[in-house]
Amino acid sequence: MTEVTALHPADDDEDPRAVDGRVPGRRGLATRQRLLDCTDEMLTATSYRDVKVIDIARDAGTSPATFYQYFADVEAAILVLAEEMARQGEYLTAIITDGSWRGASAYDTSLALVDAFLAFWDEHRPVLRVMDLATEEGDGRFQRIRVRLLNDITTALAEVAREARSAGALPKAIDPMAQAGILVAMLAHTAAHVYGFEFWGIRTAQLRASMARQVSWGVTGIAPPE
Amino acid sequence: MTEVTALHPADDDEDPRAVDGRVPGRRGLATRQRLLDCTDEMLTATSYRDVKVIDIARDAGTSPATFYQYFADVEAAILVLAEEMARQGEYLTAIITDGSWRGASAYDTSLALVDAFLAFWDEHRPVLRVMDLATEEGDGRFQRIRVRLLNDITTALAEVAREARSAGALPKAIDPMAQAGILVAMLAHTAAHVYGFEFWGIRTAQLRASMARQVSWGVTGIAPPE
DNA sequence: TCAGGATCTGACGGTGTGTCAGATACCTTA
DNA sequence: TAAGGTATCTGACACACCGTCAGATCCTGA
Repeated sequence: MTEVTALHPADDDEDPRAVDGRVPGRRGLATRQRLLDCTDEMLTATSYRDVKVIDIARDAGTSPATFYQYFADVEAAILVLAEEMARQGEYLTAIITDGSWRGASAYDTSLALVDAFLAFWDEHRPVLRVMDLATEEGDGRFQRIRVRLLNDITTALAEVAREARSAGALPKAIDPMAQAGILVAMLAHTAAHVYGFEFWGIRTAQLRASMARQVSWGVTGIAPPE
Repeated sequence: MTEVTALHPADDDEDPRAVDGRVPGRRGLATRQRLLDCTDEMLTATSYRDVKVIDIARDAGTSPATFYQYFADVEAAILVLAEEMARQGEYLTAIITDGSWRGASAYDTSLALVDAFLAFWDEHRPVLRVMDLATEEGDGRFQRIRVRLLNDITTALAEVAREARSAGALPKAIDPMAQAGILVAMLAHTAAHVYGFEFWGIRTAQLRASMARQVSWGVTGIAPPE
């Protein structure tokens, strides 16, 4: 009963219906949420391949049968986590649309975007990597979520690039969406592997600067001040 | 570019020893290889999470017990596939070191690198995505392979950037390794998701051009000719 | 308090795992 | 070419997880 307000702007497109089509009540939703939380924990603690329904259920203090009351399988639960995550990622787009891309401030806006990516990935790493894998494996459900998360960002970035192209700062031959797409790819993949980079002697601060530089140049066509 | 040069220098560091420590003979190696091939097929056909030892064994016309004679688990088999893949990826580095990065040819070299990445990912997609996931999950064995594959590429690219920095074309504050790292991340992630991009209306030809442009500028500091 | 729906779970048949000990195939060597 | 030894394979098994159902338990409104 704690927070009911901010959670329900688009909650109705969710379908927390139980597996038999019935809509759960208060108690059911609580159990469902507990299962989701435990799934998230499980995913953080163990490898995706080793996440078992029985473990989730035990952690949630319930039985596997109950899990199947709410989710068809482990993927279905992760899918819900991913949807929640995608919703939380909407603010990344705002950084692009609200920020200034004129002159020297483009680099600052890029930096802000980079930082937001790093923070977002840091928080949602386990779910994000499953989303990526499932998408690559052709799972349409996860692909749709991935698009929902990255599409707005890419489009917003592409809009900046399109303006730069109109102004002659970027070549006419460049496709703004492709340009934005590869930049987002860079941000996503680097953010996903910062730990690996760090482990390998490359400081995150350096990555941050390099990424912001590439993004800034990529969408404005103008090299940032040194 | 049909590089066959460095395919078999370190073949003996493999250890196709059976699980009990014995080195298999002709027949054993053939079985082992058959299991590896079937693992690869399985990985291509089904999702990583659903690859089962029993299926691999059935496909290979043998029994699960035989599989365990050669591999501790499914991961161990995929690991061998990944090692083989990493070895085949060495030629990517050659493209960087053998190509010219002076003037307009930098863009052409970048294009060649991009094409090589796209082709390589296209060929090894299933193994690559498992490698990525496992690395992110902290699996040191896969991480080591990932480094072996990408380290040389990154270092080679960083060397180009270092020279550009010495020449004053790149800011002193830029760390060449970080710079190269994020570019490789961009190449890897975009190559991994070309299908997604394409499905979403972004043509690969456009991605190719954008990537080459970013790489070229990123390591030389000079915008490619339009 | 109690009826009736919501929620949970024990129990079960099915599939996959991982490990033996013993069976089978292969290759000497005499 | 047949015996003997080794390399290789596999049936059988104990265990773990899956996914389903019928029935038990819990909760709520009247």
